[in-house]
Amino acid sequence: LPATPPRVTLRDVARTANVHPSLVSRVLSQDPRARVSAHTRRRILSAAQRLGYHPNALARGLRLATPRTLGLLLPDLGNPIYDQVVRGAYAAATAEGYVLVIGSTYNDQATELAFADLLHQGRVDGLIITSATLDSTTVARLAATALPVVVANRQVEGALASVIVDDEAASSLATNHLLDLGHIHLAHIAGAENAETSARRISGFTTAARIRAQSALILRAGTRPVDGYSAALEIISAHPEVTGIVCASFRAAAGVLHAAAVRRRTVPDRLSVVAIHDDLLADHLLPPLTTIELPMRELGSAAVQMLLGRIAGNSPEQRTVPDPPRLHIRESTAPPNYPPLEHSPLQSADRYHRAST
Amino acid sequence: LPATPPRVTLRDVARTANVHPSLVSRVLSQDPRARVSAHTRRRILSAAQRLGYHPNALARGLRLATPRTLGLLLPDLGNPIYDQVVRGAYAAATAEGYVLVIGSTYNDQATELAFADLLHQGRVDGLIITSATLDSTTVARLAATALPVVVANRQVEGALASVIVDDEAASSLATNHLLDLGHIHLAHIAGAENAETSARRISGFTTAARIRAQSALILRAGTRPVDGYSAALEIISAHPEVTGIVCASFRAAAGVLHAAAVRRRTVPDRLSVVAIHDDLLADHLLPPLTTIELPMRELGSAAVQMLLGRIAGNSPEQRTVPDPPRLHIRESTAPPNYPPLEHSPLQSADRYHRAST
DNA sequence: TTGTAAGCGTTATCAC
DNA sequence: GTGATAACGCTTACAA
Repeated sequence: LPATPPRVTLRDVARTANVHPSLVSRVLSQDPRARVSAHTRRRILSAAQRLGYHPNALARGLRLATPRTLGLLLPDLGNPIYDQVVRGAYAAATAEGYVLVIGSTYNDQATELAFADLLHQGRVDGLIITSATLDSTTVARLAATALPVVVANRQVEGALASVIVDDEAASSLATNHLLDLGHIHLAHIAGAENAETSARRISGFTTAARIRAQSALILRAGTRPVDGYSAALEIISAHPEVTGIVCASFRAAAGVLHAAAVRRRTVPDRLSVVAIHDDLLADHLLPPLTTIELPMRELGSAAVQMLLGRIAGNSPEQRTVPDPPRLHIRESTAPPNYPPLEHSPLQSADRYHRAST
Repeated sequence: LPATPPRVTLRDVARTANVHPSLVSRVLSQDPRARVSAHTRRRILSAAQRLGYHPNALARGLRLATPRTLGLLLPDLGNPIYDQVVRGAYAAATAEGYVLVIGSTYNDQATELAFADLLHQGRVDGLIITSATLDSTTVARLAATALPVVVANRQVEGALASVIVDDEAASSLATNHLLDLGHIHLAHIAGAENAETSARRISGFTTAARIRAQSALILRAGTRPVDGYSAALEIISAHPEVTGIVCASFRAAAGVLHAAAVRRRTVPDRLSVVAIHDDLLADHLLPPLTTIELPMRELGSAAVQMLLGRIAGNSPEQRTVPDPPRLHIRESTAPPNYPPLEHSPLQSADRYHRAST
């Protein structure tokens, strides 16, 4: 017993409709130059319908020398921001008649290379690599192959196409928000060492802080909640003068709020926190978290556009998604030491209440 | 200028090595029955290496009538639990020499059907559909096709293979945890109406509550943080006697903690909360959230195993991943009304501190 | 308007 | 040991 029922092919349809396979192909692939009588066209379409015909993508891809498929490589699926990237990429790819397949690389070099094989094997027409931690030799090797590859979320000099969001502006926006509130001693909890986004966010923080802040501390931490937790504990202990924290990631920011609670630094009265990247959870943390929303969906669609351009033969370019970062003010940021002495969490709970009804 | 460099084919390698293409194929695909002289073998291998030959997956898939690829369809990538499923599935697929491609369907019927085409088009050997909200007509239609499909996270009667985790046991475990602490008025915040996991979790809650609880309330909410928030507000208002909540999802539970803070129902002193599904954030919510961890990684690998079985011709079966749910006790659960009168949030913060150092 | 034939890159089967 | 041939399912000049 075959597990899979025998495939219905073009020939089956042709036989049923009493025509030659090539005619079926022309009708079904909607060849505009095909002059086919209404009668045969109907016969063919109904035969295809009746038999449940589906063109074989492998055969078609082989013949046309393009599978009409794009690959999107994500570092991990545990970070909800990639959902947005996928949605944007999916919409753009589908609109152009491409199938989008997703792979998860776990920031693992071997896995990343395994996925590069998808390209060599002709399974996909091109690849979008969304890896903030892709090492530079791999990048160089990819650039050398001149394959249609777009690196998203990482700026690459030279021969490789890349597209990023304006992390620097996002970080500056966050920092200026704190400065506008009157904070003068700031800290930045940055992401992983090897992530290029970290560098750009550090740069945005530094640029904004240099002008108006009296002190600006930078901690290399990571993006897990526990990384934010540890970093915040350290800031609170070693740098009590800091009243405003710009956190490079949403998930780390939850750890910051936790650390603040443990150390009784009421947020926002005695410590303000703003995170880069928005999330549905932001409204429901304690207190609801002020965030910077980045155009991740647009990053996804822009990456697809660029990739299709590369496939069409355009030369590689470096782009930044034009949509600006957006500040969502919630309740984790306020002027420093406000209210001056009253800072019971209950009062803070009061504020959530007012805001939510 | 062609964007893609011309493909290196088997014939190119053969020409370079001065042998016939079929020989190259036998050598490179490691045909055990091939008797090839060490000399030619070396020539072939070095030619392939030098030219940077990669077999064309489309041609091979066409010839072998199998692309050796599995598809994994996820409802959305915004929920970190799917990361675990993907890891499990990826490891299992890779171990068997299959490529795993992921698609995100957004619980959208049209998109789901579009992905089913991957199968019809011969792009994949089989499909794992991880959709809690797949409607029953679609399920029936899939079952009718007898295609190699495994439904994960949804139990299906009849002709379709399916694999689930023990949601019912997870929910009972959560409920019994609250009952053991002495709670007698319980509520369950369930997921979406049409999600099958919701039904199983409700069942586990009901089963456990029936034996020892005095009242057991069930609210159909959803899995977004805001769903948990609204549901919890309602419970606190309309059912103040409830002291323990079993929340069907991690993200909704964050909303529950928020609602409790807004309404000054200190957690865990005056309200206990336990969520199904663990997450790195659980340690850093306020207070850290007691959770039930489900074997999602194993769900992914089991789904792949079953799918490969189906492809090999096994008849469809319904399985439950054997690994039991695990309770992670953190600080959102405690005996009811404990301590009896003292329930300031600051004291609660104290507890975090002790626990974290 | 429809049919013919060749070929995309592989591999299985046979012959030498 | 190695080479020749055919076929997987589809598309597309070109011929009829």
